Amino acid sequence: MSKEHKVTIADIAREAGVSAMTVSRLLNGKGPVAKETAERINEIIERLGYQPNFLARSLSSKKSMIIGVTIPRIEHALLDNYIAQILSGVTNIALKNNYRIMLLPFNPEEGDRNEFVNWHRSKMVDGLILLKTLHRDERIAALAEQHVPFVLANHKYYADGVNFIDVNNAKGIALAVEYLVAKGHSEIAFVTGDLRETNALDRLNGFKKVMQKLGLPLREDWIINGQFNREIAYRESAKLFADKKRPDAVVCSDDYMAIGVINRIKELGLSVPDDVAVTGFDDIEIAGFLRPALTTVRQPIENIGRVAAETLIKILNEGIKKPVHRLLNVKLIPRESA
Amino acid sequence: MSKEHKVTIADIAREAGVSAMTVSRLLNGKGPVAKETAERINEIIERLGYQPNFLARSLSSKKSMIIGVTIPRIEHALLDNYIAQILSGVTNIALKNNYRIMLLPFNPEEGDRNEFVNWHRSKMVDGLILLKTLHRDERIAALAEQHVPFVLANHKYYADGVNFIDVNNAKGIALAVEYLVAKGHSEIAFVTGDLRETNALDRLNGFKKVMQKLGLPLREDWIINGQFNREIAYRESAKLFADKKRPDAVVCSDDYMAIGVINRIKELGLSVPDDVAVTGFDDIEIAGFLRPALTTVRQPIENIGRVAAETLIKILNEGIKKPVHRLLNVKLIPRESA
DNA sequence: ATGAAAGCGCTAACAT
DNA sequence: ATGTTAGCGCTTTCAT
Repeated sequence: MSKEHKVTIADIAREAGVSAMTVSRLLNGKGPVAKETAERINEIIERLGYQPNFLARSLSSKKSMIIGVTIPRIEHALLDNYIAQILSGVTNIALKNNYRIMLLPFNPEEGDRNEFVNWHRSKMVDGLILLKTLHRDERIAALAEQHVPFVLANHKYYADGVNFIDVNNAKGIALAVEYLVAKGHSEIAFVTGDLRETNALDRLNGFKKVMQKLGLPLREDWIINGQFNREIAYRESAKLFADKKRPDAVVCSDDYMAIGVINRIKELGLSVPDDVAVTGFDDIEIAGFLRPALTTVRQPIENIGRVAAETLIKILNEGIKKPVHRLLNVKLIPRESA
Repeated sequence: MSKEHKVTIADIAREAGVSAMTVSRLLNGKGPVAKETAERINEIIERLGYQPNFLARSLSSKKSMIIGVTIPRIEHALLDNYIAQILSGVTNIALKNNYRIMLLPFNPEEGDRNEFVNWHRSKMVDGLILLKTLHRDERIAALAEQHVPFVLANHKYYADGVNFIDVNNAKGIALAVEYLVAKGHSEIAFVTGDLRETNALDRLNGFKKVMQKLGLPLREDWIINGQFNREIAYRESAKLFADKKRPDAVVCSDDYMAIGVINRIKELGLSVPDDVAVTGFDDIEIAGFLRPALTTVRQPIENIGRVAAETLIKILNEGIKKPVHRLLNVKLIPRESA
């Protein structure tokens, strides 16, 4: 904690009258070091304020102890509560296991087939957690082919060498619809997310399936695309109320869109939930504090991040065994909006 | 894009019949390379799918091209819209300048004096952007002493070798109070943030000052501490309405706390803004969509991140000149809550 | 315009 | 319990 400039392992070794290896062993807890030697070295490390060079260590050991997390390269990606929560879960687990997180912005719509692989090839990261990737992204296939350790978060993708953590989306939507039906609703509209994401697709398919199962009418013009975007949902939902005959309930594929739809309904002078009931999906942090408080399907978003990180770290430590495909559970949270 | 395993610069050089240096020059655009040689090398790089080893490059060149961003080590740090927005701004600028972002979780309350310095000493990062640090953190002083390139975001700290980007907090609060007064309010309460953060302090002092300037009564029991936390603000604000004599307006030090206060007021059967007007600070993404929509002081949060990143990168490229102390502007956004 | 030599600071592998 | 050797893959510096 004194010397102004770079103290290396060699300096410590010289000062302690041992070889660099002994210092290295002590530092990494690998191999035996005599207690007295250890104490002497530790004292010197402390005194000189030695800090191991992470780059040299990683280059030599071939492990960077960094996990890369993809985030969509849009202005406000991190403002998305959903992305932030997953990131939060990933960060917590990574930290506990001595990994650091590197943010890797990417364009979900396009990119070189080897873009993801190259992050690993360049030794920048030991493994990857992929967020917000779209259905059939070739970059994911490339990762699997090249045996790069990676885990998809919230992206269902059954294939060799692909690990994913997701939730049971279809069940979540079924819970919402069944709840509405129990409350006496039958004219139910649906707002989809970005259908290039598998969970948006799963929710839509889940909706169709449960409606059929319950023998309820499925009107194509009552299925609108909200792109997982509050403002788009606000805009598009106008269509649902243009006719005299309007739905008495709207199931939304996420909470932000539910907020947009609710604002639209209020603006039309209708009441939520009396005239139209609205459900969301996610249970974002603010959901319970909105007025009306949002009835929604809670998915354990942060936990998806945690499990994804745990899975990746396990793969990093023990190698890839059989692919991990995990679906976490969802739960209906009844509040005021439905 | 074919070979399964690590292609190095030596492989490319051999294949092209040149030395590694020529390949390196081409890769980094430093020094001259004959056009024909360049084409040949490029073709081989493409064919073999060569990807430079970031660790080796950084070790050798002594630059990691990574910017570290501190985030508080709490479960939900990233869910904080404010942190997320700054991070978003930082990420955008970093990306444009070929820097990557590493997340560095830390405990704002305590830590080794050299904790921040060591991230730099270990060569993990070229420079730091500090978020959510508390007033008088010794780790910041250590950074300045050791000449580590760093910038504080939203933390006012006038000292040698300390750069910061912040907003004019006192002015923001003055705008809110003056607006309320113009609307006929005079019984004004205040909710502070975490007073260990300089911007919470600045807002509180700004409040006291403007109240005095306007000749309004300053009641100590109408200044409550909400810790920048919605639930705490909700809980603590009960005190404001316990007496018969209650404030007719509440100025809050951030939007989350304003949400908490509004919910409290509604719960007491009072109306916002008719019985009690409420203002926030920040203008978080959801502010305009709340009901009542939040009247608040907008600070250019994402821009703070951008400017902080630009400043840091400039320091990284050109060395540290005189300290950068920038205060960005704020603006009142009148909506429904006041 | 290109190359050779010498590291950057560390650890793996193999001694002793 | 400790040391020696040989890299990891690149760039810097100095030649040619």
